[in-house]
Amino acid sequence: MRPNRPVVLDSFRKPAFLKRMRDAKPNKEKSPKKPAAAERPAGVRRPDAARIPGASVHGSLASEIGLRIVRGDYPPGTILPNEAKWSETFSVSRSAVREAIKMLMAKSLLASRPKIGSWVEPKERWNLLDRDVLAWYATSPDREVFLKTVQEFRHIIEPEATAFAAMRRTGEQMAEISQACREMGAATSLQERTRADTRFHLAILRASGNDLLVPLGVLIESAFDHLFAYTTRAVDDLNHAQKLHEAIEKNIRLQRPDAARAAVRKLLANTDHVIKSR
Amino acid sequence: MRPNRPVVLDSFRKPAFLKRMRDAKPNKEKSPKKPAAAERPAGVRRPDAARIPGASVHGSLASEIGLRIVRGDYPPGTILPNEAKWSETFSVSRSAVREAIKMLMAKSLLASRPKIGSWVEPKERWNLLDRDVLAWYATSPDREVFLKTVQEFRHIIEPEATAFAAMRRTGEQMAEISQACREMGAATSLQERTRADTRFHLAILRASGNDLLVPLGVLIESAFDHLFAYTTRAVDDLNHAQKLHEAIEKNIRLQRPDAARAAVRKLLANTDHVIKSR
DNA sequence: GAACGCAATATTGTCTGACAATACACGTCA
DNA sequence: TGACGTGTATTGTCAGACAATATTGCGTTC
Repeated sequence: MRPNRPVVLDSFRKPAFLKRMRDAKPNKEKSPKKPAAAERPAGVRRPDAARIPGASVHGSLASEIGLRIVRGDYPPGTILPNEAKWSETFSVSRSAVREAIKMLMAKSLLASRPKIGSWVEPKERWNLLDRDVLAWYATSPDREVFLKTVQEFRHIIEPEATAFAAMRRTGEQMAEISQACREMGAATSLQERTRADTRFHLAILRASGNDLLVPLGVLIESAFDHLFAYTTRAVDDLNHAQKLHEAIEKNIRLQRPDAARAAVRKLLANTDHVIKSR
Repeated sequence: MRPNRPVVLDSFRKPAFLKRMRDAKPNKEKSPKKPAAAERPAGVRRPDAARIPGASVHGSLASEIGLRIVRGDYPPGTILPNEAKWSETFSVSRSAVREAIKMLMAKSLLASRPKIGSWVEPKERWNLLDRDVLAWYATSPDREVFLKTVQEFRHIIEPEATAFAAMRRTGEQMAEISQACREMGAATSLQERTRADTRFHLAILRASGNDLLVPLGVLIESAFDHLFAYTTRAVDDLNHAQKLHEAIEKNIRLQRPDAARAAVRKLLANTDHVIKSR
């Protein structure tokens, strides 16, 4: 009764022969992690896995599995343990596992087929610019390299974005930028300052008038998180940086694209220097 | 017996008061879509919703809902119909709905809380650089604007990425680039040519040595999809473009960053021109 | 002995039904 | 009028079952 199966034009990406690592535990040995949990008292649930209290089960699961993948426990091409296995490992229902896996599939970390299982997609498919993936990615290799990569990316993006902002910002967008800049100067704690700093750069991205630049804000947030956590800054450093920010604000306000671009380049060079002398 | 609930430090993002559109149908009226489906004969399932044969139910659902959101049927802040409603609307189980919603949550299109429901996140949170979101986004506004935005983005990214590639490409990466370039020249159909073209640009991104540039390949793919679909190109156009590509390939091969960057700028200018005279 | 076809099988996909956790909404009471 | 407790709607989680599917290995045939 079903109509003829239409021919799929696009050539199917066959999973080919994927490495079998089905029951292989992740590289690190975690044997003593589940001590005498067998026959745990009834009523006590979920003895394993970091259960963050405020978070949902599937959310935590997705983080756990996602982190493992990005960290390299399951290299691309590897077939993951099946859903039942995860379910057992973490003492959660299969539904929760499936929802977690669906989230990772949405980020292109995984793909799956019936009878095959779920496998790790090649790294170039990963959506590294996703907020979560980026966070996982940021924790795994040495932060040094990560920060360098992000910073390099900022060099590519931000000068041009700022130039566009100088050309196209609306009054409202300008107000956001100016306010963030002012709040940076008025901040009394480094944390407060960093927050304002982040808002400043994000506001510029939004003002650039190119929708596709906005999602790159996660990179800036990530960079600042790490900068905040791993660098301490002297007072005159901060004063100098503040002046650089104000120069950017001014040039956007006066709608001078080239000057704005140059000002951002200066700021980034300054940031580079701070990182290097970390 | 549960330990005291730890204080959540990070200030909670309260959903505040979200617009209530729970039972509001999407803007477009679709009333006569479900004709006399009441009491459908047993065994016949899923009369509603585009059921793409090869795709999974949750996948199709995610596409359908995601498209509606990106298209603007449910503006940011809107609370979506609840899971039971979707389940009924599309005649699928709640599990399928939930998995679809989880996928959209992973792309930051949605967020949800018990008792509240799922609401559309503010647009600046959307992960527009996600392959699916981008595809949905590409269909909704007039393509003109979309293509312009993507093209502008390419102007920001590709020259710098190519310069980096010229500095850091490995031999293997160079081989990929060269091969794609050759295949472009040898292509016998426009489709084949476009595929090789895409591969060429993606290979350059990979060769840039910056992991964060790689996911931007989806933009290039998207741009080429649309260029392929909406422009026809004359033969000497193609010859000219081929020479521009070969210039890029050569400069990467000879490791001349500045020349490579300039060559890419030329190619992009040419593409701009093709688009304008579309 | 090799090639082909077919069935067994393992895994994801989907459905159903139930209960828990939660936070808004309302009515009650001081 | 305001504070407080209760009702209730919605997502979150669980459990168990069956369907769909593609690989794997076996058997059959040439």
